[in-house]
Amino acid sequence: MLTSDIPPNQTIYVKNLNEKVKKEELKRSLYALFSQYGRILDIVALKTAKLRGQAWVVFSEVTAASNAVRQMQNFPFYDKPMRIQYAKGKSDCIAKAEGTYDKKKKLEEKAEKKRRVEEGQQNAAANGPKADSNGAPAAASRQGKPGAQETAAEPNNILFIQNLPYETNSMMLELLFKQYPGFREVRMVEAKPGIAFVEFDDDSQSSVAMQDLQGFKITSQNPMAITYAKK
DNA sequence: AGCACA
Repeated sequence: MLTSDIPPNQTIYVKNLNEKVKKEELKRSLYALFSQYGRILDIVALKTAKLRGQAWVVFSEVTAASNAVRQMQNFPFYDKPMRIQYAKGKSDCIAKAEGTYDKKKKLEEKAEKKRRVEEGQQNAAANGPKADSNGAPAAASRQGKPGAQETAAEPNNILFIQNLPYETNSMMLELLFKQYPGFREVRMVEAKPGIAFVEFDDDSQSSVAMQDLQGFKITSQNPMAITYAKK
């Protein structure tokens, strides 16, 4: 199924998340990142073998979810571009709020699922052991640190831009951002390529620019990731 | 890659 075939849902399914990030921190960061699109009712993240690297963010409105899917697509988060889709099903917290949550049905579904897994294991056993993958060591990977700056939840007249191509200079950014009312200035940190701060007169003006330029590519490799700067 | 509700 094409991911675009999944019908809109007020819950988004986020994958390709950095699995080294602790669950609580992950939830906090997701909250900070996505609350710019609307009210978040719940975030579900589990670190089980099957579910690590994924999360569900439940919005109070479908439109908020839609904007998040579009605008945060491939956002570099803990060094990995997030992949965002609509969730396939309804979140429990929504069903509960609607009064359509059925605990008995839920348990049945769980039992059913478990049964199928066991069935699969039976078949696997019957077909004899599979060729064994021989213990290759896990690839070394760098420590999962948050970006140069934590993503900020609250609106700010200053925007924090990440994932810029190395060769970006402040003049290029100025050209892009000065088309929005309230533009003040671009600041880049020489020692830290790939990031920039862009200041506007006020929060609402910075928000407009952020919405519009979110994911904008200066080169095909680099969708820019814009958040409010930390206060 | 992987769609849950600890």
